[in-house]
Amino acid sequence: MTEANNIHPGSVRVRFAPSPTGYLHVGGARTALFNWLFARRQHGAMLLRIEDTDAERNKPELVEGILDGLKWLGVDWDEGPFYQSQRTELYQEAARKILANGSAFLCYCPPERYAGGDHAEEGTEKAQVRKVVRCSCREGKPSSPDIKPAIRFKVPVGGTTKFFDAVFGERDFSNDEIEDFVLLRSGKENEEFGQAMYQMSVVVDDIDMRITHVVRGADHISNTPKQVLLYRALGAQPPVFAHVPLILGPDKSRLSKRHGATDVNMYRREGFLPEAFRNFLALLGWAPGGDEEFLRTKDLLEKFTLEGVSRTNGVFDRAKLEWFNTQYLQKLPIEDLLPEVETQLKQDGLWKDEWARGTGHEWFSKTVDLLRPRVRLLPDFSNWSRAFFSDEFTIDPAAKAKFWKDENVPDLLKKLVDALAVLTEWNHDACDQASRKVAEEGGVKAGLLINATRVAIVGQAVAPPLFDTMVVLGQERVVRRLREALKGWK
RNA sequence: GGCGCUAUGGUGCAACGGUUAGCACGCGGCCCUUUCAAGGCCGAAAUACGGGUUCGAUUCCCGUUAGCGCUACCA
Repeated sequence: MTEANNIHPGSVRVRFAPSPTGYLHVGGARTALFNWLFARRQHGAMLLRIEDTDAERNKPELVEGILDGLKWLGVDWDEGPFYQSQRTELYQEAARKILANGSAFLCYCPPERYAGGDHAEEGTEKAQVRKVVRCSCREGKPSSPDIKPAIRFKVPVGGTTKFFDAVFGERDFSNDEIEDFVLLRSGKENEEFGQAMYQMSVVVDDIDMRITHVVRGADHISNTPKQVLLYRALGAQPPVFAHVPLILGPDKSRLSKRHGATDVNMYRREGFLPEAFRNFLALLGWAPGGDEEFLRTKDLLEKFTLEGVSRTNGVFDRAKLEWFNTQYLQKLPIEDLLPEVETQLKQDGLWKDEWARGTGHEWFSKTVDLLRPRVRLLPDFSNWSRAFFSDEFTIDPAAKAKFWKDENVPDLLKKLVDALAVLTEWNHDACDQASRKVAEEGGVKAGLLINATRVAIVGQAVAPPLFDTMVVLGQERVVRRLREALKGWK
């Protein structure tokens, strides 16, 4: 056991705290997953908190999508969701307490005075602008006493602030690099103060919710010393932090829309299996130490540790995600896959209730099992596999061009349908023998007939082995489809 | 600009002072074969650079370079 695991033995509490200013992106999803794995592994509690203190940017309608994405991933929570927008009194109270004990001050500076960094005008002396980290209000000398004040934290002069990070180790930041950050915005109209700022609300909530481990993106490393200062000012013990590396696009810049899908729900819609997506996500920035790749939820729960988390940012590799999906499509116990396929078929209007139980279910199971080695994404079941579930399918022109070009095809198919129609037994070997006999008598290679037949009965050049396909489709449908194909021949 | 974090094949991870630097994705080839997948086998491909420390550095230290992050009355 490591320090991180020992600090709060048996009472781990973590939280995932998304801000509803966008979708649940893959980075957030992975942070949520790591929190969840850690909580479950430690038999602790997972909380969900919506950080919506910025009324301007906040889009409440996005919350539902975030929750859906988490549920799809299999990430559940024990408490919440809590909304920061409903907890403002708590933050105000804490801010007053800090003000009262001298760790904060009223700042009357106009907001522009502090604007700097990347947000400053290009070409201006940014560095100089940034120097304004300690204003005169700090000493009780308001620079513009006519405007409403904000509450700023009074960062100590000199010295350092330390914290322990389960991923990055002991960290130590110089206080002189930390600006006097805002705790409470200045009030509008008749309110005394406005909404709490991020640092304030997170710390107050994390204390109030008794969070023991803060697992979040590495972009918060630089915020951490500010928060540690706040814990101290509020007389609370800081939690263990665990910063997880960021996810980058193929060009190594931060993953964004221009790299393609970043919304988790987009992957759901594309037809990825949640467990495949989860396995892929877990292995981006974390590894169990061995060579394993294929880790089901049970394995992840057994092996996950914060110490195993990497410190380097990782590139989101879609090809590998797709590989995981095909692996799960093939290896998942069939009964775990069936519901996913059912949902997909229902969505595309191809589902029949008779497949839910009895012999219908057996057929469905067998068919999905036959199809799954060739499926990459769930919608493939209703796209190229459509003919297995519906009589309404079209014959792919490319398949036709490729496998019906030989002039002997119509004649061969005619002989085949006659032979198949009279079979008294309908199984793999019977179909096999009948077909090979027709090919042999026609003086052509079996492959020619087989490929041509496949196109006729499923409309695609790509499908499972023909005789297995025939069995699953049944004699009546195979014969009918062959006759229909011949009827339309020209 | 300041501060911080990071640095193993194209990508994700192993090796946590001593290995012919391992695995997986992707890529190339071969096998299998009834299309397409899957599967099996083989192959190309890496310790960013420069200094130390050490009998010995991928591993520890320093510098350089590069990437990323933070630098808001955003979160």
